[in-house]
Amino acid sequence: MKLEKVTDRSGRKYHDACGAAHGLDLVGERWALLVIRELMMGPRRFGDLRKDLCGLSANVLTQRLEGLEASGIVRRRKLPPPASVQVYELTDWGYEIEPVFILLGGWAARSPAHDPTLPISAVSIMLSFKTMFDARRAGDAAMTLGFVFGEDVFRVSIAGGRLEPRRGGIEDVDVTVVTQPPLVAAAVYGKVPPQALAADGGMEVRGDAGVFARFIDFFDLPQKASMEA
Amino acid sequence: MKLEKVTDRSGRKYHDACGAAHGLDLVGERWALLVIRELMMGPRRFGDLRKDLCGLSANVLTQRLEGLEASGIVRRRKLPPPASVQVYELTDWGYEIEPVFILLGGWAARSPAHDPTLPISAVSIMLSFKTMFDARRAGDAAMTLGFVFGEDVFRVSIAGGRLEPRRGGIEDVDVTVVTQPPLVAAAVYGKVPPQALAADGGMEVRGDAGVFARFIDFFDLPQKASMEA
DNA sequence: CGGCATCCGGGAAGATACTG
DNA sequence: CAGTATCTTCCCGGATGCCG
Repeated sequence: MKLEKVTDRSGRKYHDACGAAHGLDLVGERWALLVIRELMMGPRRFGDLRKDLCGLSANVLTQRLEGLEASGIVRRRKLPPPASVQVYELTDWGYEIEPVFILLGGWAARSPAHDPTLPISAVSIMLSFKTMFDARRAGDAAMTLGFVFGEDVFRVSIAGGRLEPRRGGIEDVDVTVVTQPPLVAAAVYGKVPPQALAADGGMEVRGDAGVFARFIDFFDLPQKASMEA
Repeated sequence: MKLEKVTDRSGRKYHDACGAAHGLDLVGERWALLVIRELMMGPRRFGDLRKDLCGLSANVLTQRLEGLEASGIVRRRKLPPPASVQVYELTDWGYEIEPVFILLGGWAARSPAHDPTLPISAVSIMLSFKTMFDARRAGDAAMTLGFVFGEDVFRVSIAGGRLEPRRGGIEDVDVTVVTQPPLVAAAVYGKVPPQALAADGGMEVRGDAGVFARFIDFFDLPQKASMEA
């Protein structure tokens, strides 16, 4: 005679009119914001998300996608034949959480406990460029770069003091970097010379290596917050 | 032969170099961000936090304050005699999370599921002003308002297209509103006429009521996101 | 294989009672 | 007033298995 175990999340909500509190009701559950992060550069399949979010189990991913879909942040779409696969993508409103995400990343990167040597996903690196890009240093520089992480291909364009990463389309870029995400972090934020990374066989720079070198100079090392006051 | 039960939160971290992921390690636990919210307008005592965060139990509050203190976001301070009470306050770096908070609130307020009629804390209302303030509508208007919620007294100043709420110091304001936080929400966002609220006995406007009326016009009704696309 | 349901162990959240 | 101790509930994470 047990009652059905309806997923009654109402007890876990904050019951607070504060906008931020409602934001936490929407994306405050564990993994939710990271699922959104992986969708921020375009639609992805269930398996892609599992692969990129190390430590997230399938059942929790299912729950999060259901919740985010119910909230109107994510929608599922069936690609037309012959692909005919199901993908998840952000709604227009879902994409608009990006500035929150960027600012949170910028704030947390100043944490004394932040460890930039941990593993990092391809999407994270691309989004981190938006967080850490110093438009003042870039001035009116204009360039396009390609980043190839196995199957995942990104194009980063800089123009008019703005940086914009996208998926795909790197035929016409100034330079292409073929590597793994953590090595990009080492080069851009750790200021490890790309030649050293190339010598280890972990990175290949095709095209104008000078462009990549200038690109690296557009990024500050995130400076830690002091614990005083 | 049981192992000691060290508080091993390492299993709950994301192990991700992404700045935002680390941000969630810092403030992603339940209630953490709302504790920070209540500290955003200045130091508070343990009991104050309990009172303002309805639904948060004492043990969880203790855990959050410990965690946030260990992260360098919150510090505990003993006020000098004769007060001699302990208060919690944000560190300088802790205060810098405010833009994240403001943007999250602005984004979530557009959720179809957001219910502005729920209870709201005094600090939340003050911070919501920063989220919803429309500098374009305010133009070059300059005014100061006092808000009195029982013991909690706030001063809101508008000048040069900027709005700034602070605690205390309302001797010289243009108008003072004595009421409860939800009724401010009703007046400012629900556009319920203050006279109607005053007639119910829930609000008293002391001073230039016209200033409060103009103030209300500086705020948009948050418009919902469409669920399309 | 992609997507999702089910079962289980550990641990965080929540409520209550208790202590200095 | 400021927490601590204890107990219950339930979420998270891992494993397994079903189904198209």
